[in-house]
Amino acid sequence: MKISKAQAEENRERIVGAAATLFRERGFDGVSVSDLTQAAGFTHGGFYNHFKSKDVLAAEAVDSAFKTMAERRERARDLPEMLSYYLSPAARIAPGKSCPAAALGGDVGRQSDDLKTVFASGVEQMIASVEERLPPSPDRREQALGIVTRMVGALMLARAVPDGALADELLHTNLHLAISEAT
Amino acid sequence: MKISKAQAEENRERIVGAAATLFRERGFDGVSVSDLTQAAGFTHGGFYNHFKSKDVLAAEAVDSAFKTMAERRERARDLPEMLSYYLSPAARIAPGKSCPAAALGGDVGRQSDDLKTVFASGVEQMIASVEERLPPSPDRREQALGIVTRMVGALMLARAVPDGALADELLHTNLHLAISEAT
DNA sequence: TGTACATCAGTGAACGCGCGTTCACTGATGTAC
DNA sequence: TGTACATCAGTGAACGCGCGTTCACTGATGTAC
Repeated sequence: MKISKAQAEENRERIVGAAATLFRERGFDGVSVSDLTQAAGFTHGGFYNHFKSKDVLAAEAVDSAFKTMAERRERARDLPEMLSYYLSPAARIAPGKSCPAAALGGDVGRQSDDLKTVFASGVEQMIASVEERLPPSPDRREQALGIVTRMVGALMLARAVPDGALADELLHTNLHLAISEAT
Repeated sequence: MKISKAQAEENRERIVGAAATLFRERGFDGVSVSDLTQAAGFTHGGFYNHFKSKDVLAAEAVDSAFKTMAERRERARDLPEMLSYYLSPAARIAPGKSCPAAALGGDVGRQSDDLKTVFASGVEQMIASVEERLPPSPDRREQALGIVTRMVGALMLARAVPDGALADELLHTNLHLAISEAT
C-alpha cells in the first residue's frame, strides 16, 4: 500500500532520528536495518526506498546528531554551563542523547572517508561553538580545540570504565580543568 | 593430532597477541574467531580449547595491549618524549600498535563490566605512569588524569577525521598543550 | 466534481553470507609399566 | 630403554542465527482527463 508523501517523509525522518539515537547507544554494528525501520514503525524492506545503504544513512544520522547537539549547546548561557552539561553524570549514562563524537569517534576511525568528513565538520562546529564563547586572545582556536578534545576524551573514558570513583573523577577533574582553561 | 604442550602454549599466546593488534585495528566486531586462529596458524575449532568465549579473550587481549603499551612508555626518557610518541602521525596511522584506550575506548563503553574493569586498570596505569614523571605538586594526580584524557581524546579524534589539516592540528595542538601542562 | 489509472511506499519472503559455538574425530604427545 | 595406551590440541563439518540487501507484490495516493 502506498502512503501519502507527507507520511513517507515523516517515516524517513523517523529513521534518521532513531538512527541518530541508536547508533550512539549501540554503535553502527549494534543496530540492524530492521531495528531502525521497526523504531520508525514499519518493516525492513521499505528501508531502501529511503536510503541507498545502511552506510549512507550512518552519515546522515551522525550529521543529524551533531546538529541536535549544536542546538542544545546554543541554549547554554556560558561556557562553564555548557561544559557542566556536557560532562554531567546524566550525559555519561545517556549516550543516545549526548555527544556523537564521544559515542562514535572510535568507530568512525574505521569507517568510510564520507563518514569521517561528516564527523570532522561536527567537530569543527564544536570547536567554533567553544571558541566564540572564549575571551578574545590570539590562541583562542588552540584553546577551543584543546577544550573540545578534553570534553570528548573525558566523556568517552568515563563510559569505558565501570560506575565508580574513576568514572566520577574523570568527569569532575576534566570539568574543572576545562573551566579553568576557559578563562 | 595432539600438539606439544609448549606448542599449545605458544599458540595460545599467538592468539592473544593477534587479538591485541587486530581488535585495536578493526574493533571487537570487526575480527572473527576465524581471523584470530588463522593469524595464530591454525583453524577456528581449536579456539575453544584456549578460551571459554570470544568475550573472555577480549578482556585478556585488552589487558595484554595495555601491558605492551606500558613497557613502551617506560622506554621514554621524559614526559615530553612520551607524549610526542603517543601523539605522533605514526601512532595515528597504526592503531594496532598504539594506545588501546584511544582505539577501543568507545567500544568498551558498550561491553561487559569485566572488560570495563580491565580497561579501567589500564587507564589507571597510564595515569600513574604520567604522574610519576610530573614535578611534585599537591594536584599531580589531577594533572596526570587531565593529560591522559587529552592524549586519548586527541588520538581518537585525529583518527576519526580524514587525513588533513584538522587531524594534524588535533595532534600538534594537543601535544603542545599537554607538554605545557606537564611543567 | 467524478472517474480511471499510473505511481510508488511499504510488505514480507528469500538471497547469500559470515558469525560464534559445538562436536565427533584424529593422531602425536607424554606417561605408566 | 622399550612398549602400550590414555590424553587432549587441533580439524573441519555442522548448528542456528541474524545480518544487509533484493524483489515480486499490494493497494492507497495523487494525477490526468
